[in-house]
Amino acid sequence: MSIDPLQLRRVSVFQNATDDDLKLFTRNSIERSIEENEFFFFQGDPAVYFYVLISGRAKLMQMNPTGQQVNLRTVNEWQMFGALGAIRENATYPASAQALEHSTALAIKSSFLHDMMQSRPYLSFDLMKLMTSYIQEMQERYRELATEKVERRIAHALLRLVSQMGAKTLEGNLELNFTRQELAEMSGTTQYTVSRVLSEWEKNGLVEAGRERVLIRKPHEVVRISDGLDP
Amino acid sequence: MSIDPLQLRRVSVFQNATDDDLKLFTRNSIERSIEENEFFFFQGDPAVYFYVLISGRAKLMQMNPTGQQVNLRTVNEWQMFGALGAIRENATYPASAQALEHSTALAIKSSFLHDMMQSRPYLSFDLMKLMTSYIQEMQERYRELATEKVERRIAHALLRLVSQMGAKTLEGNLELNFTRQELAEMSGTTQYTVSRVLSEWEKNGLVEAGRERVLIRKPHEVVRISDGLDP
DNA sequence: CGAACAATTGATCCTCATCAAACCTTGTGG
DNA sequence: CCACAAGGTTTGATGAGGATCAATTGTTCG
Repeated sequence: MSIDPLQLRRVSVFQNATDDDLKLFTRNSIERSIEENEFFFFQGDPAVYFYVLISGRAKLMQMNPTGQQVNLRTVNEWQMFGALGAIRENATYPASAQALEHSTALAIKSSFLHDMMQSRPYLSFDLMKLMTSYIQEMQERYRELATEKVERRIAHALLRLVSQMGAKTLEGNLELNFTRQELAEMSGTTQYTVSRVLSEWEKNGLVEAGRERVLIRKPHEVVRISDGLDP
Repeated sequence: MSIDPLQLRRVSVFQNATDDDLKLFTRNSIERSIEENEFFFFQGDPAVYFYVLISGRAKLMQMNPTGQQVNLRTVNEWQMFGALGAIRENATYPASAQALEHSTALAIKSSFLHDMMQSRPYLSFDLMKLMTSYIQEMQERYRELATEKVERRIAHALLRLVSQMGAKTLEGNLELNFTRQELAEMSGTTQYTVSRVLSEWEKNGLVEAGRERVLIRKPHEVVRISDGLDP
């Protein structure tokens, strides 16, 4: 049960690849299947492989010495992760990657990507575009954390998730499946505060909240909050 | 009064460039001189040029809608800035660049770098390395802001500055020239808190603080604080 | 049904931001 | 060369915003 190489073109970094290149990548990859809560790799491990998520969902996170953790990014299907290690040789992963549900991914040798990029400008280019968007997102989140209050940050985190996952249900409602804890890690706060804020929003009909579930009823209002227009 | 092209090799992205390529870049550049507190460019401007700082010092910053600002990075001589706009076409600068003192920089058309990268893998590669380090630094600072207390963040900000600027005085002391306000912007706090923390450190002989000046007397102790071993 | 896990809610405490006022330092012009 | 202005710094007083702790209630699933 292996992957159709052409599927790989859904990965943003491979969007301009030739069919032959896609086959090359596939041939140089192995499939890894990971159970919920298990790790693809840990922060500090030598970055021998980078990954393309085929199914499931994962999160990239960093922890500080005391074990507190922050969520850097949620990885969805056909997204790449762990690729920063492919740039410098002998690098280590700057973050850990944990499966949020049973997931499978293609593992490709970092050195292989490295070699391919030498002769294929389009690859470097598309990877740079991806890196640019990471930098910009991190800069934005950093500014947010430094200057904005929790409620706005939580609102923004929800909106970011919606745009990254595009998870729509009927009637234009937007549903997300995360625990309060996970949302807290994404907005730099605690599960308690997230819970309080969501309760408040629910009281005002903005969202519907359940176990590992937030349904956004009035997206426009959430945008208003995230833009700070609502106080 | 123009620049010796070979000097350009001090820029990390140009470290592997051929002499001819350096000349090409120089020939396609113009020199811009900027007074203290003036701007090279503003967040949101079309990113037509990227810059290499020749002399002086600048800071990259973002502001939120209410005018509060965060400092993303301090730019020193022979560092590149504003280069993210060279990746995507028709991009805008994601941050503003302000001169901290009278500064001159080489302005090079983003599109020129873009074109050069098509045929010179080393260029893409070195730029990717630089971008990787930005991503990692931002991730680290984000985690810090999300999980660590001010004192540690300030300590870490000082250490980061030292390592970026390598400003040593006699006797192995380390001197930095920033206002409390600037240090605050770099560590996500206020000038008042920075002042209080520095006063406390001074009382314990860790640093010597003056107007727009911090001299680190016991670097090792500052490291201890930034590692959270001290409380 | 019961165990495990997620969410809620109240009570409390603590870190910092904020505001205000005074104090230093540096450079300038009379 | 002094006086003054401008900008940087310090310090105290106050309070808000959340973190933390603890206890309870919900939800899911074997």
